[in-house]
Order: sequence, then C-alpha cells, then structure tokens
Amino acid sequence: MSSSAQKYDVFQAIADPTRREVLKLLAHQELPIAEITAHFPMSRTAIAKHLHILSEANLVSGQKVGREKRYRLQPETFQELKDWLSYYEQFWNNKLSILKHVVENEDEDSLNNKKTD
Amino acid sequence: MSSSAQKYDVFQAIADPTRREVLKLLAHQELPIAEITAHFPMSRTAIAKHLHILSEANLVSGQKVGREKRYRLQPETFQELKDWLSYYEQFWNNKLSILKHVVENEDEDSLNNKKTD
DNA sequence: TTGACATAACACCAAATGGTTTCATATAAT
DNA sequence: ATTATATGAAACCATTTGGTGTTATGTCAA
Repeated sequence: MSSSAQKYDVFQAIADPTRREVLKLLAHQELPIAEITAHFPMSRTAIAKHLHILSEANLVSGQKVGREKRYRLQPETFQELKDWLSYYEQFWNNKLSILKHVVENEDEDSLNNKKTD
Repeated sequence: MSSSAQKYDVFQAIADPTRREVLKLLAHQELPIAEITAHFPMSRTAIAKHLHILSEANLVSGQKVGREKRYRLQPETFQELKDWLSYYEQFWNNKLSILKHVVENEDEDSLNNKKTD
C-alpha cells in the first residue's frame, strides 16, 4: 500500500520545465527545499509544491533531518518512463521493422531498411 | 526552418493520457482524424486539438489525402525523450557510478567497477 | 524561554488546459 | 450543381496549474 490514487503521474511530473530542472539538481546531491529554491527565480512555496508533485510521482523522496527536509532523486521510477518509451523504440530503430510488417499486415511501404545510427 | 518557437514540447505532449492513447493508436497504422476520434469518448474537435499538439511536438505528422488528413507516428522524436532519460539512467543502474564519484567528489562509496551490458 | 530558521498549510489569483458548440471551407459523390 | 463528408477555425467555458503572500508549526541555538 504505497500508492493510493495519486493525482500526478510520472508523465505529468516531468511536463514542467521547472520540475525537470529540480530533477537535474537532485541528480547530483540531495538538497533541502531552501537550497533548491536558491536556484530558481520563484518563491520557496512554489518549489515546495513542485517537490510535492515530484514526490507524488515517486521521482523524488524527502527525508526529514532535524528541521530540514532533504529531497533526493528516486531514480528507479524513471524505469516507468523507459518502459513506456521502449514500446515506441521499435518504430524508430527498425530492429523490429519486420515484425511491424507482420503485425500490421496491411501497409504497403516499400521495404526500405534505413539503419539510422 | 522547421521549428519556430513551438508552444508544446515533447514532455508536455505526452503528459496527457488521451494523447498517449492517440500515440498508441498511431503506432500501428496511420489514421484520419475521424477514425481516431471513434476510439475516444469526446468530440472530433477535441481530438483534432490533441493531434495539433502532438504534431507541434513532432511526435506525429499529418498528410492530407483527398479530404482526409492522415496522421502517422513520427518515431524519431521519441529519441529526444530517450536522450533525456539516459542522463538519469546512470543513477539507477550503476553503469556510471564511478563518474558519479568524480563529479560529486564527496561521497565515500566503495569504488566498485561494474560494467553492465 | 525566547528568538531565529525551515518547512507546512492556507487562501487567493491569473493564465493555461481540455473540453464544448457553431460556423466555414474543401473535396467527393450523385 | 447539389449534397454529403472531413476537416479547420473560432468563440466560449469550467477546471487545473503554477505562481503569490500570509500564517502556523516544529526545531535548533542562546
């Protein structure tokens, strides 16, 4: 019982540029809200909200240390995204272009095998 | 001169569940708006807007065929996402835990050299 | 205990988002 | 030429989002 009808999922969480910046920051080290805020041109409250959203999406987690709350990256969650992406990966590198043909069994693309880097 | 200050980027485009469903649909075959709409409990106009957003993010492209406009997946763009993700990948599999060491220069993890893959 | 600091919790607001309906335009079919 | 079909575009609306400021609570230091 870790997730109960969360309002924000990973996709929404990373949609905001500020939140992506926060993730980048936390990639290198864990930080308290105040320090994170120092990197942005907005209020601490705003950043706290972003952190809350990131936290709800399990992209970060916060540990209370004294009167601080230190946030850190929760990198495992990125796997969700990777999994989602991997479904589409087959379509842009044509590793599975043959499979695609078989599955669709209906498109008349010329079988041009273009191996893009 | 392909992209001029686009309003929607890839991250925003995939943030919406409906748009992700549209992508999934188009993964298998290219489709005109009307047919796409048939899969959703909302108006054609709404879907058209979603397609416009996906198109602006270059995740799909539309070709006009007669009076139809057929939309198809533009899978190359997913690479953007993959690139973004790959930055964080290093943190959840420790492929680059050594690099992390160097960059941070502050944590005292044992130097375990684990070359995955 | 008192004061300073770090965060949490509200109430509030403007703008963006995701949907609607209606009207216009282009193409196909009869 | 007329009608039906497929889309485009506009005006409109409710809700969500991303920000603000203020007040409350908990913790550390004197």
